[in-house]
Amino acid sequence: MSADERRTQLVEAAIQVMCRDGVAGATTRAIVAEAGVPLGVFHYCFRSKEELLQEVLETIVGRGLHAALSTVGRRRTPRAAMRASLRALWEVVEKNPEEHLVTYELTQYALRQQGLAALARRQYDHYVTSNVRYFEALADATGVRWKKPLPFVARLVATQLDGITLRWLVDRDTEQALAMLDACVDQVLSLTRPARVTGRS
Amino acid sequence: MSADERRTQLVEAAIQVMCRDGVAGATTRAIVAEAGVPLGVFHYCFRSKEELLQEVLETIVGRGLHAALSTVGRRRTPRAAMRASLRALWEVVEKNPEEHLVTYELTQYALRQQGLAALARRQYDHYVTSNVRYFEALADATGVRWKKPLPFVARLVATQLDGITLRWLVDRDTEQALAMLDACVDQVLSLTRPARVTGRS
DNA sequence: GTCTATAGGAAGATAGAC
DNA sequence: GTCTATCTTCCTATAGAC
Repeated sequence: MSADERRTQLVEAAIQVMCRDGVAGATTRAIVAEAGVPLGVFHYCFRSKEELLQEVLETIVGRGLHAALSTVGRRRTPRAAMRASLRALWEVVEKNPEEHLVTYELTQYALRQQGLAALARRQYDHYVTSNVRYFEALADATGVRWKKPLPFVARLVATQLDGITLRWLVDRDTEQALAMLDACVDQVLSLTRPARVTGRS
Repeated sequence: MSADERRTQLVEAAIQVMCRDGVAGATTRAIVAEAGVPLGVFHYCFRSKEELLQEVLETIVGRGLHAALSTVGRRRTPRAAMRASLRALWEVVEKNPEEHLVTYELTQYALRQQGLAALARRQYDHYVTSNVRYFEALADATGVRWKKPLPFVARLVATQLDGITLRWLVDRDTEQALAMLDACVDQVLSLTRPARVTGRS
């Protein structure tokens, strides 16, 4: 097995351990045990544990594990489309609560480490750009126009999703989470003008 | 010095250490060093480190360190009043970034610990009830009426503040944070009807 | 109650045989 | 490269003198 495969294997194992036991529980020993490799392997794949954690963070960011809007469904109104997108996203959240909890833990870990704060920023910017793409697609599909800069709208939604997700991780109140998602839709729609013509481009 | 004073002394020291070095850095040694007491003191004040952490969490929750609305200023319109309240709250956040970061870390710590999840829930409920009281006062002062149940409005705002704060801790973009606070005001106002009579009760 | 000294274990990292 | 055995350090917790 190549050294590079080994690295990804350990990164995946680390993520699994983190989901189960938290970031604090992801010791080098727990990680290699999860991967089924001897302890010594760790240090000829990674210079240090911090190097592994950095790669874990990059992997999670790249994977877009966190809550960000993606595909626009084929719906009539912007409201129906965005509502459906948010519901789809929310299913992902509720299916992998641990993974999302890990994301929050890693963000905070990054904020505490000198030099990793930039990674946390990249992570959060990633959500915004994803949402920008989404809203461009939504405008394209439904013809809505924006009253505010798209990056601002995207940021608003990313931030709300962040808060809603964290809240849900605490109390697991799905009903309230869905209600807040709907409120988020209303808020975004209040920042739009109706389509100039009712057709699509 | 009484045993009870010692406990609070250590709890305060723990909070200070956590602000500086994070929850992970708050070892028993670091805490007693911060408090200026010998290591042995720790274990005749607390049965274990977990017992201390629990008291730290309760202290922070009770103190309402986290973002929740409080006093209603004397303003003409609901918009001006709520905007001022949010700005006041935001000043507190920006003055103590570390303390707020600690709050997030502790929440996640609690979510990982068997039996402490209830404390995290209490913590988050606390923000909602604070906001409920605030909005009651706001209605009282300005005469606005609510289209949605007050607990829902309160929860919405608590969740948004949570997201906005976390986002700001990552990128420290004050301008964007303030813009999102304003959007939050608009959202809340869209859930109100204007006052029946323009005077106050 | 108070504090020193130390136990006992787990952590990250390495040395060195193969 | 691979893995075992070990080093060093730091942790929580306790034992026991005062």
